[in-house]
Amino acid sequence: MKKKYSETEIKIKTAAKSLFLEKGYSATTTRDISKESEINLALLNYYFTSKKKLFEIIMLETFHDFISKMVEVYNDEKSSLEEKLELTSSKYIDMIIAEPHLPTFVVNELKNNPSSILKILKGQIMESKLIDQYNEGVKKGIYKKIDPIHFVTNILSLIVFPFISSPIIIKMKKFNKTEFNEMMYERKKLIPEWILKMIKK
Amino acid sequence: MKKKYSETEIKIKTAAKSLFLEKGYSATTTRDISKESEINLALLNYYFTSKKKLFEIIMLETFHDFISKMVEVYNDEKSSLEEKLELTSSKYIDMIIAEPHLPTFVVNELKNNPSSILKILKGQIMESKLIDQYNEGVKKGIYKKIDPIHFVTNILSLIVFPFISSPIIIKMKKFNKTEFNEMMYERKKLIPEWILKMIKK
DNA sequence: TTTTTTATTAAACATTTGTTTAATTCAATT
DNA sequence: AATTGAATTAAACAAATGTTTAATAAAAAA
Repeated sequence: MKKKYSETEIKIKTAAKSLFLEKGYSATTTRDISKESEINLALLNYYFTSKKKLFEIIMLETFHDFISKMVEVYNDEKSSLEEKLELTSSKYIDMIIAEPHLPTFVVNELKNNPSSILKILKGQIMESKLIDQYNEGVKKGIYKKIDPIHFVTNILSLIVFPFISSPIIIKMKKFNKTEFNEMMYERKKLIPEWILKMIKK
Repeated sequence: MKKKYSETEIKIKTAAKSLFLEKGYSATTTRDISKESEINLALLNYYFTSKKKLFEIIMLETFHDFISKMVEVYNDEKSSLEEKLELTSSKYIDMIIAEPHLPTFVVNELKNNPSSILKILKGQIMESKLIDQYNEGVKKGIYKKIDPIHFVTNILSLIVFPFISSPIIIKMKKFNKTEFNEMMYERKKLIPEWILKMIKK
């Protein structure tokens, strides 16, 4: 299933991903990509047929990485609910600090292209081990009985949204980027604690 | 300061706002706007000089609406912290349900144009009555001592992010749009409760 | 009414953009 | 060494796009 790409194809893909993430699909031109990757303009169409096709490949790969990281943790058999929260929080914050444009990119393409992207999402999240563990806690009477969709939504919200609104936060607190990242590192610990408080009776 | 717009100018602005919100700046063409507003193409430049200028006007107005609604509640002298949470939650959820493209639009333009937008944001949030009330609670020993930036970030996150990720939620839960909105109505009550649990000792 | 200013229009203009063509270089195979 | 196929290039093409022009219609002022 996985295709192996030639050196030139990788150069194109790398440059294109960087530009698409930063500026979005429409604002990125094929000439931008050819310049950034230092390949001839015609090679883009030679290897990837069209800008749209190239974009689709990159979008699917990126979204897949984004989701699978979550699914992996959520379905781990060994770890407790608490540990899953800590791992998710820590892994995602690191991931986004390494690639700060990721959230807005995903968000945008979700809006423009939901059907093609969302094929990747099956029942992997709402039928995960994490949800089982949550429902167990409800049965035991230690967690409040609320639709678990709120639970998973809250986790993602508290992790991802601060990145999306980082320009506002930076302005309000007169932060620089390093200080903002430190704030996010702080949240690695805080978010799991908060989530537990929210669900506990 | 406030300019009064002619009928044609309003037609242009209305159509342009709708399109910019839905498709973003780059993906919206001046011909799209002229068609949607049923005005001649040249009138766009006649009244607004350029697509960029028109966009800037709309962006500033939109962002101002978005922020001022929050600032207003946060600085109310009469209401308690709890009441402020309830009002914010309720007002924002209604606002975004009425204009679902608002969050992604703001988020995108924040990324592309932070300086010009953020002039609107002075100290109005971090020096608000809400923050005073929060700090009082800390002094009294009923709230945990954490940088209040986490507090305001969490409020916005829990309210806004679910809208941004609505395609994922809709897919995961096999929701239709009405059911999604019902979920958000549910959150009007839940979010203030959650936030209080998060800050309480 | 006549004149002047403003609003509106169709057409044109200059760039930009995605894509293709046809020629050339490079590498592998015979 | 000769041949074949793939990779790369510069140039061209057609369509789209933001903006301007020049002419006309409508409204306001004289």
